[in-house]
Amino acid sequence: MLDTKTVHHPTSECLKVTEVLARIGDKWSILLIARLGERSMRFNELRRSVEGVSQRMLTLTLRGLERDGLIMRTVTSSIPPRVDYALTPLGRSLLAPVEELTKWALEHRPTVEIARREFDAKVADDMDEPVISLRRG
Amino acid sequence: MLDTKTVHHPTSECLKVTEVLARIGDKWSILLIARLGERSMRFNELRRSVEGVSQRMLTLTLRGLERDGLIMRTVTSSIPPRVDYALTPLGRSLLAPVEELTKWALEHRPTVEIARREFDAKVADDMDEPVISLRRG
DNA sequence: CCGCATCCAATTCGATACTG
DNA sequence: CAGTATCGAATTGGATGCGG
Repeated sequence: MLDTKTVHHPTSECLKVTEVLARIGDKWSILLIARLGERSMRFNELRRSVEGVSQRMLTLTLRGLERDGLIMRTVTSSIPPRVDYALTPLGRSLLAPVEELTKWALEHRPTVEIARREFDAKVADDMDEPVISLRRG
Repeated sequence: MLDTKTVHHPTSECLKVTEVLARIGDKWSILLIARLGERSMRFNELRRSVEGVSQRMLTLTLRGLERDGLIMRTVTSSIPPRVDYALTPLGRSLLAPVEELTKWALEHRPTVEIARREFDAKVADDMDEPVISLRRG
């Protein structure tokens, strides 16, 4: 019998996770998914709601999410034209795991902040030390 | 009373998640965390186990994870030198939410694949259609 | 209103060479 | 063994202008 206590994830599995993270790990995807998790929105509405996103990146990110079946794009050919974006069931199913990550982030961020500052302080400190250090080889 | 059924995540919260994702959402972090979740490892051992990672990126990624307090670096000044990397408790606490995401990835990846192919086929299809389309303005 | 195309700056990353 | 340093290629992202 093999040890089944610790879950071993072969590289092949991790690569799939990596791929998912590559999709949602960019600067805007999570923001958009979160917003669309509340309600479907139009392009510029979404743009105003996210703040800081350029038109280009909004378009690109939405295309990517649409391509992976996470969001749905509905065009209404009126004048002016109207385009609505909404989460698909697949996209909605992603909300749960993302929520877990959100909780982790909110809970542990202060700790990360501290670790970061300590690390930076330590690095800066090491810079001060003289290069020659040890007598006796 | 406000509607408390749907969880609203203000942008400020999402930005924190985004920050976490920026840390673990790169090409190698998850792979490394997964490997170190099994057992602590030395630099080149880690390098061989991950496959495809360059020395440069391994160093950079490990530094980043160390800076955020997710992994611990232990130097043994022997000849040849020995450096071990291991998850910190904080890093280990990240294993659970990542596991959720892993499950999602493994479960829904086929669906994503299909969506992707359909999308690409559809886009290629639209390219074929004539540009002039509607009479009557 | 929605979004694509182009140009350009900044960042990222692999390859390579060198150090303690 | 475990890195650092440097360089060029590739990717990314903002700004701007045009088109349906």
